[in-house]
Amino acid sequence: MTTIKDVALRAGVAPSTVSYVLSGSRKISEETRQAVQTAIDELGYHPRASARSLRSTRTNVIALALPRVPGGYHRSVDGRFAIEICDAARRHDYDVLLMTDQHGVPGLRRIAGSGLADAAILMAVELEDPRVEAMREIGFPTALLGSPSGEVGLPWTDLDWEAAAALAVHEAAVAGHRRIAYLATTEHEILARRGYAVLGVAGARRAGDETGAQVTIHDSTSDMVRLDGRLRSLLTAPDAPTALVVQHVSALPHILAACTAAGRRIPEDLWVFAVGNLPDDMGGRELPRIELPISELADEVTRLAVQAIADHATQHTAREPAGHRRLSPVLLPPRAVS
Amino acid sequence: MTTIKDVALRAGVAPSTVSYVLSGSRKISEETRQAVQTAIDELGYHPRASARSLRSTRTNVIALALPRVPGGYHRSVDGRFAIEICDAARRHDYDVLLMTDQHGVPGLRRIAGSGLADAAILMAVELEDPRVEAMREIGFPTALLGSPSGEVGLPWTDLDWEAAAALAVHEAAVAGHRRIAYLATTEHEILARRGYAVLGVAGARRAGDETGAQVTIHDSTSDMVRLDGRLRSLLTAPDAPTALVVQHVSALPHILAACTAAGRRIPEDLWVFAVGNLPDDMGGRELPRIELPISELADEVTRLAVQAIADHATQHTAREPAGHRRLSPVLLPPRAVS
DNA sequence: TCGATTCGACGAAGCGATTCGACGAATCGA
DNA sequence: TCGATTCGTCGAATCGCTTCGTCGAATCGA
Repeated sequence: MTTIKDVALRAGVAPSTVSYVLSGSRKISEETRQAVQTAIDELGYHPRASARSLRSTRTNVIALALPRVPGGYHRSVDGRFAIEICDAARRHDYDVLLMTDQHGVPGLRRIAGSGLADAAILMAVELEDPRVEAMREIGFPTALLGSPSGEVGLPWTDLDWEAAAALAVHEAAVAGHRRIAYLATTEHEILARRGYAVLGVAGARRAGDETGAQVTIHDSTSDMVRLDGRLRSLLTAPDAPTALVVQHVSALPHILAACTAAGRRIPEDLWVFAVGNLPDDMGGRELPRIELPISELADEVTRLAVQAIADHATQHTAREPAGHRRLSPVLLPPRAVS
Repeated sequence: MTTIKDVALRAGVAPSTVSYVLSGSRKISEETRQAVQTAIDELGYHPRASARSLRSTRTNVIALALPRVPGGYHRSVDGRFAIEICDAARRHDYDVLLMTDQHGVPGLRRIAGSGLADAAILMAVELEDPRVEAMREIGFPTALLGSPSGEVGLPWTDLDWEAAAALAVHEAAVAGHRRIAYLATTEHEILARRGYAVLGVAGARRAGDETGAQVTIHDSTSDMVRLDGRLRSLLTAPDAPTALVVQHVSALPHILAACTAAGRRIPEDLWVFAVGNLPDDMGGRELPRIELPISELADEVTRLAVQAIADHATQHTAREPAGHRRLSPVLLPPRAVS
């Protein structure tokens, strides 16, 4: 196990000099810098993370709270987010500590208390999310992925779902449709007050008013038999819609099949637009849509977390209370893809 | 920031006594144990992880190397594994540090060198995987998820894919079928020598010999148009199979649709069996299948990692070279579900 | 040429835990 | 009653690094 002393010995300098070479926080002559660097490379030296963070009270680790959906059901998008956040964090020289919601607030408290991480990122934040208030109370730097309701005092980012749904409906109107059906997310998600679910419906409603088109809003369901039923009655009604905007994207293969079964060719007879990412097995079929900007969101939430760490650090140094950096949410604008 | 000194002060004991209460490594009178515990609870004390691991050279962290599939494509099962491993690790009192393959072997070397983790778990290990030899050379405790080829000197676990494919074919034979088609994973995966892909084909072939049935093996493809073509020619051939065993499960919705389009009712006209987990959007439809035992595998690979840490620790204490604990792979047996 | 300034490197203190040896007090056997 | 154990607790050293104050040597201005 090579230590900073070994490096210093081999380079013929003091340990502190090695440290300064590593951190760059003091001026070092090019000559000794070279000597130290050579010793480091030859020994394959890596500073011990525990010693470093014991002394500096920074771990360069961000904790990521992954949602653990009850019932073993799992949204594949969460894994993508985790990966992208991990890479984004590395770009800021941070590592990522994974934790599932299994352990909830006590788990977060444990991480914060034991100094395992410098900040937390909470994924899949809901409108009313108990974790948010908990983190603010703990006073641990935290960034949120998802839309909380109201002024929460923590930085957050999300796709602007209200604008996304509205944009989707507007696209339908622009394409010339006057009878538009908006198939929202599942009832379950709407009842659970997930931000994307509630905001999506609101956006669709607003766009309905704005366009003057006849926009009907329908909750979806994860029960495919009932979903089929709803689609059938929707499509066989006398004033059936000519455009369908689908926010419940994971059911798209099923929905398209049902529409086809009802005698609609897509997009000739029924124009379909997706609000969200297409599932993996669309079989090469494309749809006009608004994609979830996963890597942008990951970048942004990581940036917010790193920012929160910096703010937290300066808050203790600064004279005035400060801390009133603007915490305006970072809502990413939707972009349509076709 | 409360430290062990604060706790000691409040409980009226020495810091070392507090430490012994926490670790239980020395006898403490019930009376003082109580006093210390009370002080801990009242102060909400958490030992500082960095100080602890600086002294003890154990971090209680396991690094998890998540595969980052090129092209942004993403297997949702990986996220499930990450979650399950995270929970399993917590049960052993370990946290999980996430790293993507983005940073590959150098990334692993960094984690090992800087003492950020006590062990690594490598996910999605392939038959010939450069990471395996690297980890053995580094001498870092490591457990593998996936089947490497040959004797690798590192503990690993996986579903017994060869047995799984064979079992699937046997099930078809038992159900009375004499013409069985085995739709393997994609050509791409087979060429990349992924364990599950190669072993699956081998198992199907073996079962073909054993049952005496006519088993034809077909590579799949992620190009759904070409896949449709292959299925059509398969089903319209004069001696079309009456049973279809599918290992390329993510394409199942598409495959079923193609079979239906070819005039087959399932399972009356065509008996279909899946080797692997059904995708999310099967629309409530069930199939007989062999499920990937995700949580069992997660438990097992975590156990192996914890074991590897223990072995590594005793190796330095033990007199004789030892270290020759049996590293027999833990192959989980397939189980059919219907 | 000499005191003042700058530059670059050094030494030592300390972060917060663990752990080993030591040490009174209580208990024991003869 | 007295030396030998046992029991429960304490004190001090230590892990590897960062950081602040210090201190020669080199540079500079007059």
